[in-house]
Amino acid sequence: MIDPRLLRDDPDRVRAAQAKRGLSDDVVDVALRADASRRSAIAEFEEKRGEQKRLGKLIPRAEGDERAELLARTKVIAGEVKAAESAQAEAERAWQDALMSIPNVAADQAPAGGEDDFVLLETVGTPRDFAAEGFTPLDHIELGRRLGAIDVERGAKVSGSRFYFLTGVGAELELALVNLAMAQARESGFTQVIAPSLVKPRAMEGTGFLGQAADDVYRIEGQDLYLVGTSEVPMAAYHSDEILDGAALPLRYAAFSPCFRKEAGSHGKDTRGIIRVHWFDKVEMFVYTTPEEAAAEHERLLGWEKAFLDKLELAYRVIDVAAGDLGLSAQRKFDCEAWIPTQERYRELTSASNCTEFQTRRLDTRARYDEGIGAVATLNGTLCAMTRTIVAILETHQQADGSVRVPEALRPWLGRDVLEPLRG
RNA sequence: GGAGGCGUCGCCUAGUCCGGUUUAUGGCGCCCGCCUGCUAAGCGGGUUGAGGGUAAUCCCCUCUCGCGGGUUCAAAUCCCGCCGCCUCCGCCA
Repeated sequence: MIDPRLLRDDPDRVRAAQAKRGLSDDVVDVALRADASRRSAIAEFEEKRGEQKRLGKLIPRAEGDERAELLARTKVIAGEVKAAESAQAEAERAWQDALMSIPNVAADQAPAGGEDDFVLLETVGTPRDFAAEGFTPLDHIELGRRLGAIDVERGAKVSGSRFYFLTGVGAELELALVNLAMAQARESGFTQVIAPSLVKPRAMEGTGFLGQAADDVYRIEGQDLYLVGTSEVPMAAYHSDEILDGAALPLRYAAFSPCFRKEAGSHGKDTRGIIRVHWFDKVEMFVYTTPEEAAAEHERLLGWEKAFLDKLELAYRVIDVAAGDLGLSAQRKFDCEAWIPTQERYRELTSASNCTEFQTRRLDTRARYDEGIGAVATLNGTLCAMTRTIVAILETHQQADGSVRVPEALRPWLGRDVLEPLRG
């Protein structure tokens, strides 16, 4: 939720922000009107209610005719109060709805436009030249099959398309990645968390996933529960309805959870392999900090993501995502995209978002500072999304004989230097 | 899943049976001040959060006793539903 004061004081800024995302600014006027009628409804209710309370206090001491007359008057007022109260509730709801539908105001630095209007910030490492090395790289599906690491056929048999089993070294690889990610997180001062992946509507709504992204969210039939698409959701709701100690900020969490995505609207895209799946596991960094520190923390999150990709010896680039592709909550977003050899292009592996106060305002998380109670910003960034990371590692570090070299940093966790194909 | 108990402003707690003089009691902690070689003790005051009015951190008002309804002129208090916690039983990784 955007700052209501910003909307009231500088609506043109919000209109401009809508335009930058390629959205209509009608909601701005709707919200402003709703705010005005909400405030007059509040004034009306409070006036009636005040009168009711004043007269009500006289009743216990009144007697006879005076008492009867008071009762008659307050009875009328009670009805008016009730009407005014429901009018106020309705106005409040309209105002909330309008406000909730407005996405976070994109950062000035965020490029305008849609998915293709990103700005390339940096390219790290050089994609491997397999032609120069004299062999044609295998894709992760074939590598996964030969290594006995990924079983997409049985994934489809058991769960349907876009599911998989990680087996043998595949399973070991995921666990090693989790450990490597969690070790880095711990060293960087994060608290490790295993987060629930089923959440109540409040958490989903508060993180902005029930807006335009709702089609991508699994809902448990017959229950008011959703499967999360990222542990950003439980972690943002973790401190909901709390007033944090401002001096204790930043609070940094590294949360492991499975992630579930319907992938509605991506029919035909990445149908093979495990690039795009309905479920994967992920270690996500999630930070609560002050609004003033948020931008600097965003850079730090990006730094930790890059450090992790560096450890895996992957070639990647960093992009500044355009406003129209930010999602509801983010004010700015950096994606790290790793080079996938058989696709001959960069694919998103990690993503760091600065959601400023957007989520905490929806989830009612604040902090007590020296100056008083104030807003808290949240940020999230992928440390390691298992499936795509496995794809990048297998394809990037494959060798001519079908084996895969294990990046140095991963060896202690995996207990081997090379992944060998199964015989036969 | 069954039975019972409980949910009050950071923590503990009074009030709930018998609705109104409660601006929700008191203690602890915390903050400010006084006193005091220093500290402690003592004394005085303050201390839930949100929203509205307003130029305003002054002030005034409204809401807030787990949440949501209802009864009533009036609800922490009565009624209904829900949620959470605890105890016992059942089931179970």
